[in-house]
Amino acid sequence: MSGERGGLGPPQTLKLNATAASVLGLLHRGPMTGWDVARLAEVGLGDFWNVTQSQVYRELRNLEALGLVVAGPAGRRDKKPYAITDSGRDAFAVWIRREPGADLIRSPLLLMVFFGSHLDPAHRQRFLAIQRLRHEQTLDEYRRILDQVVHDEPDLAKVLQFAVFHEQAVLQWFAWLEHEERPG
Amino acid sequence: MSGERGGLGPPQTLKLNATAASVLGLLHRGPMTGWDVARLAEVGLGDFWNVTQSQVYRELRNLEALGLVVAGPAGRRDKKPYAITDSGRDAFAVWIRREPGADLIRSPLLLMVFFGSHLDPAHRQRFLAIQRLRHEQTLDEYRRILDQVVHDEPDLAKVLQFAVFHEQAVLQWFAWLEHEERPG
DNA sequence: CTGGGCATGTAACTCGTTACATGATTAG
DNA sequence: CTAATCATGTAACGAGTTACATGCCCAG
Repeated sequence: MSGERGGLGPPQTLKLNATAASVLGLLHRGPMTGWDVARLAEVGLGDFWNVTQSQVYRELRNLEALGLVVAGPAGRRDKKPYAITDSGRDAFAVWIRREPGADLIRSPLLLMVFFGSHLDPAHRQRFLAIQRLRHEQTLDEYRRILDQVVHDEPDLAKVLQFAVFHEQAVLQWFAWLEHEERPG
Repeated sequence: MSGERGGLGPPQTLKLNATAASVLGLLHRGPMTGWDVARLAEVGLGDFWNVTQSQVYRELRNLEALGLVVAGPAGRRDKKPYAITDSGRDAFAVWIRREPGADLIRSPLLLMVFFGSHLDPAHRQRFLAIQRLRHEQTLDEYRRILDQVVHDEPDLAKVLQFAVFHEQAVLQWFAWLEHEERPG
């Protein structure tokens, strides 16, 4: 009864959360310090799976405790390079076979629109204009990066292509909104 | 030094988080129990600003402590209707004037695609097919609801229209992906 | 050799999720 | 009357965010 997972036997069913799994995934590229993992996560997953530095460090500590990564000898400062272990690779392989869950979107902008009647039109339109501009820039940015990586990193390119379609949809919506507000 | 916010003077700059603000926003429609707020949040904000029951209850407690809502007399069971106060209205009005921040998207699907090379093609395609189907259904659903509310609830309709554009973009991406995988 | 920014990591806090408890209401 | 489901709420946990500490490196 007590000690149902007391330490003996390989933990068959350890459940990795998605953030931990991402860290493991990135470590497939070779040993890295927490800082580097965080940076890679930011550029690669960027806007579709946000991971902060602190999370990375926490997960690395957890993963080490589980034996899924090992820390190499600390270099300058505390700089510890972590490397994925074989169990780590196994755990990741198991994780990535689960069917992916539903997307989570959290949009302050849509929240604002939903409560739009509580906001005077001037404010509303100003906010919309700002956001629209921002999304236009974001779209350009995605297109630029996509061009750069399209040949070398096909998986990243797929993600970026999603980003492009998504941003286009957002802009389409802005256009539609303006058309709506017009007639009066 | 001690007690920088010790209790005297109106808390000019109390910072409402977005979830608390949503609760206040919904309470503009009239007094409601936590359950009702949660239900409204789910149908209205639904997929673009997720709010769970527990959060609602917690925020209601906080808001009451701050004097932004008041609880009426408990009815059957613990059923407590909460009503927004004048300070509540003020706080909400202040909140909704802040410029909305960036969207947060957290997509297990894109995570999977990003790590796609670690997954065998069979799995990958199966997952994509499942998700695609799901998004097709979701789009239909949004269109249906949009039709229902388009006349009575313009703000909700705007949100739903966004949902439709978004889902269309997702489907566009799926189509593009298949086209990509094809040639070999 | 010093001051500012970058690299590296930890700690504390807030928020979101999951699990649970229990009274009402309805179907059979 | 009893079982199932719905309504209502609390508690505990896990994940995400913000704030901080401190060593390294380079420009002046």
